[in-house]
Formats: sequence, structure tokens, C-alpha cells
Amino acid sequence: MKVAKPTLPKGTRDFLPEEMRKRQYIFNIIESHFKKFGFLPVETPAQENLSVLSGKYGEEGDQLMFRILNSGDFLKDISPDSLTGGYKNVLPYISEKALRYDLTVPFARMVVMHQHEINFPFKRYQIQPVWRADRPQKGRYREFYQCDADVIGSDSLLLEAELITLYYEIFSALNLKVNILLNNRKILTALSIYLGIPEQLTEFTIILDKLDKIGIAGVVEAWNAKGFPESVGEAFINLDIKSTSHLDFRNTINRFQVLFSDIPVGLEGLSELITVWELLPHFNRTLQQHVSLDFTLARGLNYYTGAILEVKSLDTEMGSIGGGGRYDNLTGLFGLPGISGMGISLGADRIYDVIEAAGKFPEYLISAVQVLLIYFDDQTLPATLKVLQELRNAGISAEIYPDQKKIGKQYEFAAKKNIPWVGLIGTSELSTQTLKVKYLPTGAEYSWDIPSFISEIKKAK
RNA sequence: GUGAUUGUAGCUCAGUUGGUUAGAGCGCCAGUUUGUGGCUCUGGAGGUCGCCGGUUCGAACCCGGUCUUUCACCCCA
Repeated sequence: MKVAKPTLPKGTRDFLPEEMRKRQYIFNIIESHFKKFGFLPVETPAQENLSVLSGKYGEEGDQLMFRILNSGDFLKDISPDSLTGGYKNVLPYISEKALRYDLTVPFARMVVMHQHEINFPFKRYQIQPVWRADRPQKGRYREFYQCDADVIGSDSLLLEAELITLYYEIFSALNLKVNILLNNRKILTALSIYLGIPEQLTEFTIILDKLDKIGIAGVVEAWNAKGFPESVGEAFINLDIKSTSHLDFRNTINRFQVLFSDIPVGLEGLSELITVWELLPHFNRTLQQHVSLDFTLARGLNYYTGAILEVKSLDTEMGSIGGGGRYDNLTGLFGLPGISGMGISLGADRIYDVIEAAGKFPEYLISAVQVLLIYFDDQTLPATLKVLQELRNAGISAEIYPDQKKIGKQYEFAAKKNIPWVGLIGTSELSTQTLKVKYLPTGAEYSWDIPSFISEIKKAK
């Protein structure tokens, strides 16, 4: 057989131990916080039936989905004629499954299928990879992990506040500075009504969302290009919308309460924002400082109906590292209407990139194994193995070099693997019942018995 | 999906108007040191120049295709 050149599909990566240690550090922090907030773990399959996923993410999403070719002779029912109509006609016949595109829709599917086994309101967390056939670029991969926490079966605004708190606590634990942007879909609806273009809500918000990127002039220009009346742009400029910090939250709300006095949905959105805002200090006294009201925040996924959240890193330039919101009818897509949910998602791979760029991974991650024991010779091997067992029983991660190689090689191995302690039992140590220990970071050497060795390691930790 | 961009040793990169045997630094291996990593010194291994095709007497270099990298747009974590 011809030797295959080792390659990887576009946009996918291997993770060596050094990277995995850092990834696990992120996952562990996220997961422990999810648990602390009362969320329970679930998993769903990597594959979903196409009928479950298609149409849930808009046309764009359908295009970015990795479809799975049917097994066996997937062409047996295809007539040559049907090929002339383009790939979209043939697709339903040759593919009926796809890789999951996010975690929220499969979760909704799961809730509906297991509704009689689930105790509502149901708080679940899920940390699994998702796949998107996007072109890779900065912070964008074709296979990446999402970490989701959702509560389904309650429309309480307490959840909005609680999930914002959860976001903040996770990023604090990761030592990252973030700005949590907050908006409400109802505000966007009200804005479109106020500007007289309620029918064009979607086009309106998609462009509005780009405000921080292309500026107000760019936004107005884009609206005009879409055929919106000039008055829309003018009226919008007069609204003077900008991302507001905690200091002027109240003023902004008050101002829009006047503007939306005849638009019930707008007043409702504002009142929800106030409620959430006022709950925040009850979870964390300083939390409001990290939350910004941003009426231009739209978010693409069209199932959001209430609150919308997005997390921006302040440490490094990066797209959003988290997003979430309230959805009132996601399970309705699968025949279980009237159940409201609220969820957040964290992009672990982007968080990794931000921490890496900011140099904020903790130092201790570099050494996973604490002790290497030297394989000196067969005469001292039993004593060395005894030490190995005692170290492990004491909860210390330890290994013995498996071959009797030159001692210098064994030390070098430890150094390369960032193992700080090297222990050696040679002939003289055997007679004195001690261990020659070298601490590689300083090069210092000691003669210790096993109990002192163990206590010194624990002390250094 | 649109528009750019990258590919030469394990890594980071040189490589003249197309010319014989493609280089450097770091890393790696061996020795210096058969009870000790890092420092020094000595020696050594390692390359289908991403892949396929074309032009040419001759291609790492020019042309086409393809894969890949990175980046922007679209969209998003």
C-alpha cells in the first residue's frame, strides 16, 4: 500500500499535552462554575438528523453545516435527470444526517424527546465540539468546543441576572477582563417600529449590529443601499445610540421610555432590562460595572426573543468569546410550544487564544508530572519502585524512567518534560536508606528519606 | 460562498536575471562526562523545495491547476 502523507482536514487541529493541559484548565474552570450554579451535565450525539437541524440557523447556517453522506450506495435512487437541477435537489436523497452546528438546537430536541423524564425548570450544561464549514481565520475553526449552560422551563428574569453572574464569575476565575454586552430583542423590534420600518426588522438589525465596526455613517449608508427611506438614517442619528456603561444606564433607559411611550413592546423590553439590572447587585456587588447596555447588539441566531448577551474580551482583540439570550419557543420547533428558556455559550477555543495572547495561563500548567525517578540499576530497582509507590500513594504524580539508560539522559528527559524533581537511588543511597534528590529549577541537591521528600514536595507546591 | 495570502531541514527563515552538489540559526543525535539536565567545545544525521502538470537545453525560482496556511468580507464561538 502506498504510504499516506499525514494530513489534517482544513480548520481542525491536534492537541499535544502542553496544549491539552491549558485546554483542560479552561474546561475545568467552566465546568466547576456550571456545577456550582446548579447545572447538570448532558451530552448529545455528534450527528443529528438533518430534519432536526435544517432551517434552524437561517440560510447561512444551512450552508455551513457539515452533511454526512448516506452509507452504502447513496446514489442508487438518483436518476441522471435529477442531477441537472443543481446539488440542492439531490441533497435530500444522498444525505440525511449532519454534524451538530451548535449545542442549543440539539438540546431543544433532547428536551422535547425526554420531556416526561425532565424536571422543569431544567438546568443543563453541555461541553462538546460543534462543526461549521466556515473558512478558517483568526479565532475561527471548523471544529471547536462550545460550553453551554441553559435553563429551560422558566421565564423568570432571575435567570438573565444569574447567567450574567455566571459569565462574570467564570471570566474572573480565568483572570480575563471582559465586557458583557446586554440588549433585548424587544428593543430592536421597538426601534424598527419607531423608525417606521417594522417590516424590515431583520435587515435593519443585521446592519445595526455592525455599528461599532463601520460607524454610524456606514450603517446609514447600508440602510440606504437597502432602500430604507432617508428619514430612517436621520431619525436614527438623532437617537444618539451608543454602548453605555453602568454609569449612564438609568439615563439611557429613561430617555427611551419617553421615546417608546407609544410602543408597548419597547416599554416591555426596557422594563425587563431594568429588572435584570437591578437584580445584578444582589448576585455580586460590583457586577454592574462589567455590564454594558448596547442597543445595537443584535446577534445572528434568530431564535432569541428577549435578552441578548455577548461577551467581549478586553485583554485582546477577538470576536465575541461568548453569547447567549432568551428564547421563548425553541422547543416549539419540535412540537412543544410555550416553554421559555435562557442560555449562555462560551467559546473555549477563542478563550484559549485570548488567554494565550495575553500570557495569562498559570505557570503551574507547564509541569504535569512532579517527580521522575532514575532507573539506576537492577540492584536498586526494588527500592526505587518502593519510593514510586509511596509517592503515588501520597497523591504525587510520579514516574520512573522505564529503561536503564545513561543517567544524564534520564535527567535530560525530566528537564524536557518540565518535571521539577528527580530522585535517584544508587548504591550508596541504598545503604543509607536515603534518596538523592535534585530540584531542577534551581539545580539544588538534597539527601532525604522518603517522608522528608514527600513533605518537601508538598511544601513546594 | 467572495477577495487576498502562505508553503524550502523538526522549528524560524535565507536562496542572486532560471544554471552544476539548495544554505543559516535554533533544535536533534553522538562524544567531551560509563552517579546528574542547563554552559562550552568537537563531530554527525536530516530536504520528493506542498502536490500534479506545463514552458525551457536546464525550474526552489516562470505559467496553470490543486491542497494547505494566514487574513479580510459574509456570518459567527
